[in-house]
Amino acid sequence: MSNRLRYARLPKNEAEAVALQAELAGCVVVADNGHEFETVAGLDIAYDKDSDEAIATAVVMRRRDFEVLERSVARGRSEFPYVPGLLAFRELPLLLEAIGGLKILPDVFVCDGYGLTHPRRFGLACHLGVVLDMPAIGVAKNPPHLPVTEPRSSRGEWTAIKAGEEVVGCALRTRDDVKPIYVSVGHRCTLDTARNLMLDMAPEFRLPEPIRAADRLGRELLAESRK
DNA sequence: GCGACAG
DNA sequence: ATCTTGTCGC
Repeated sequence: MSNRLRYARLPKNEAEAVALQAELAGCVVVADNGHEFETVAGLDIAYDKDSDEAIATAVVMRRRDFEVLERSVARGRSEFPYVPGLLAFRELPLLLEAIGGLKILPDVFVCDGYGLTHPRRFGLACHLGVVLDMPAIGVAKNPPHLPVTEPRSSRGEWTAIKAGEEVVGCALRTRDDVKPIYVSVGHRCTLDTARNLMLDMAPEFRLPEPIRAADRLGRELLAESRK
């Protein structure tokens, strides 16, 4: 795992970051072996308002019953600012650290943010997946600036999001009458697999359980360390 | 034509 | 991401 962590290059400026995305975007694989994802890791980063501390969390969960198998945490600070389109450079280093602390390697990672639903088709989930060469899915809470047709109001309804002729993700309704989530392929899976998995893992709330678990853990630790 | 884009 | 009270609904 440690050699893979070293693979995450840190660009010095935005131009370098964009060039790196363009270079790595060609590595994304949109294919999988069907429904064999049995363990899923949710990833997230929580930031402290004033102290610039950040906490990355990785929660490995069984797909079947959502039982948490392992949790890992990494604390640090993000050097890279938040720039739309370059989120990965801000969050990836700390996420990789948290993942490096896992003993159980999950079958797939779920990221907070875009995969192929990205201006250059290389969002956080793609970056993570390609760097680790592992399946990854992107789940965003906000839509991209692309024409998105609102899915019908009942759970399970979805609409494809296209950039030109290319399908780069979907809007997926996980709860009746609640705004959809935006699912896209990160690496080594298909959009159908990603969409079905995320719907299955969000039986009760808008966001899939792995994301909720990672989110909650980060918040708890942040509140705890702030006392 | 330009800018808007996750967290 | 983060700042926050009440409020509506099951």
